[in-house]
Amino acid sequence: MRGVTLAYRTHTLKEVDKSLENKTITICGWVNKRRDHGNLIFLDIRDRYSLLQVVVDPENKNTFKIAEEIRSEYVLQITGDLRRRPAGTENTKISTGEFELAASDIKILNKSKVPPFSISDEQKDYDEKLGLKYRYLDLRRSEKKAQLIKRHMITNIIRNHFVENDFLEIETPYLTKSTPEGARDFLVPSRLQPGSFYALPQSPQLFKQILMVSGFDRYFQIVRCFRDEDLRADRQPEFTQVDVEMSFIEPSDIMGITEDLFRKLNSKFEIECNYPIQTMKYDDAMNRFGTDRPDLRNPLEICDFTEILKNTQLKIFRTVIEKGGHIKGFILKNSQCSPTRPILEKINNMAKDFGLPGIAWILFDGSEIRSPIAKFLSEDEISSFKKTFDLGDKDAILLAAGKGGLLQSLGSLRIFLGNEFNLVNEGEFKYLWVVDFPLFEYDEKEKRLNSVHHPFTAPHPEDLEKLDTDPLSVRSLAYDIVLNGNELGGGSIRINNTDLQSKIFKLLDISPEEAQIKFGFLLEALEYGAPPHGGIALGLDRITMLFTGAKSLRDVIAFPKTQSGTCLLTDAPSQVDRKQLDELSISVNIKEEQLG
RNA sequence: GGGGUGGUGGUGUAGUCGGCCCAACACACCUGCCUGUCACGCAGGAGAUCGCGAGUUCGAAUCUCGUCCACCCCGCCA
Repeated sequence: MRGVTLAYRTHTLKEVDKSLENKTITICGWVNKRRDHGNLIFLDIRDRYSLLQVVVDPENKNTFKIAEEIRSEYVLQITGDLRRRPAGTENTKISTGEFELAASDIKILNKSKVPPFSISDEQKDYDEKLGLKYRYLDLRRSEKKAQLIKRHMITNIIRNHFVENDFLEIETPYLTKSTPEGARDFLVPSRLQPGSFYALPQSPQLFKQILMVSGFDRYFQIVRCFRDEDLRADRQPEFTQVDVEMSFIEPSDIMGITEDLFRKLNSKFEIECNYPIQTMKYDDAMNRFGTDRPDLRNPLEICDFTEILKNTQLKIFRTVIEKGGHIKGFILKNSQCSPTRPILEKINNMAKDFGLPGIAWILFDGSEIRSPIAKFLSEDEISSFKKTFDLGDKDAILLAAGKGGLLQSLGSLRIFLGNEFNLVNEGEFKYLWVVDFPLFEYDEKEKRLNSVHHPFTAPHPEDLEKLDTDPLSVRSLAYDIVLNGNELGGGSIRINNTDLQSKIFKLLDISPEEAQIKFGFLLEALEYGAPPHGGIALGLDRITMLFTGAKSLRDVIAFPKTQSGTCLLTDAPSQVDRKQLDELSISVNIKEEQLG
């Protein structure tokens, strides 16, 4: 079974158990810690799998002499007898804690400089800059190591899941054609075609559709994608996507196969979640939660107070209502948040950061009403509030007035309130499908329609007539999967009919010539018997982040980029030789002094 | 492009409304002692001019301006 050389070691630390007791073994690993008792030295040896305590006795003179020179992170090969530890000296914190290796021979395979930060300690906090520069040391730490191992397990489950369901893994090019829709492309200059550029794919979208035309009715790929946009904690310029496409399907097929996958992942990692996954219309998500990716663990929902306040004496509210705006906000039940005046004032201050003019609040304090707008509230209004929302003592209402953007702002406030009042159970997983997205959105700057998903997304069949009359109300056959407020992935049924595709391009103000230049190859493919098809793309990094509880994508990527897109380990990106540029017919358009 | 937080021996932090600081504490490091530790213990030692640059001041880690780096967020991005 172990088809590997035993020249260096007979066993890894994973294999240390009763079966090796009193046997002579040879192990290899790094010095996690040395404890020198003068006449007895302990070495904690670390390999990929575990830790094992090695004891060096002074009777063994040569070995003891070597052990005295040993320092942290030296790489050792140790031979000795694996024995049970003396009663009372077992260490329950490590998997090998019942045993220790009595060293008879130690060979220093390599020395190590003193590491810039501690690898063994529970020194949790250290400058992330250092960890990124010395990434190889950072990855020795148990936490980071565990995260990468978990990523591997997740990837493996995903691959098996699709393979078991008859999907074919097919690779698509990295050097491909720039498609300036959506995100900014990373460009790669062509040497053989001076002045022309490849682009790194933002996703294999067009290729996977073409594979459907080729008849590979179930395709998947675990594939790197590239987007040249600004970074965030959950956004890296290169990231891994689980790319899936199927023929002869409806949304429920792809949603089903995706749900099955997450069911497997949750079961593997023993995390409870809400099956079957609830489905919510985009409009409902926006109205109830102010976002298209609501965190359902947060119990707060946006309430509409416009009707109750339609005759309000408060001028600023009335003006907004008269202009067609709304008064919306939240009910804070004392049972879940215990709102108090200072907290309500703090919320009011925070609200401004979320683009709200401010938050008015009403606190029910016994039979009294405490509120900055108390004198504008009528008895009727107050009793309507109480009746409609079943309000009791110490409950509070948050109100905000606005028109466009009100819901999004309240969505941000909802997340803040969830954190502030600890309303979110971090250990819980709540999935959600968001469906019935609008097909288009209006681009205020460009004064034209844009695709919400991408231009190949099929319109909802019930809304086809509205394409001509009211395109903004047309829904699409797109779906997003959301977990705890994070978008894990999204997909759609694609258009497989050239006429409809042309019509969509027209609505998007993409001329036939332009469409031909950009996507001509796909459009032509669609004319050769394209089956009905659709798919989904899932963010592997984000999935791993949520399953490991990592706070940043950097924690689940072996070699990530900083927020300014650099790699502190390799110092990429960097300048290149003049000669390289010349070969590519590239001249750099920045001043010499800026080049340093 | 914008807003915010941080940068002090190798590491993590304290000091930051100017003088008590040529900077404190813990860990790591080095030396010595120690036969059952596992966050080993004890004694001793070395190590930073406070991200960088300029300015204000009798005096700057501390104030001002600029700049660099990392992180969080908006814009941007599925």
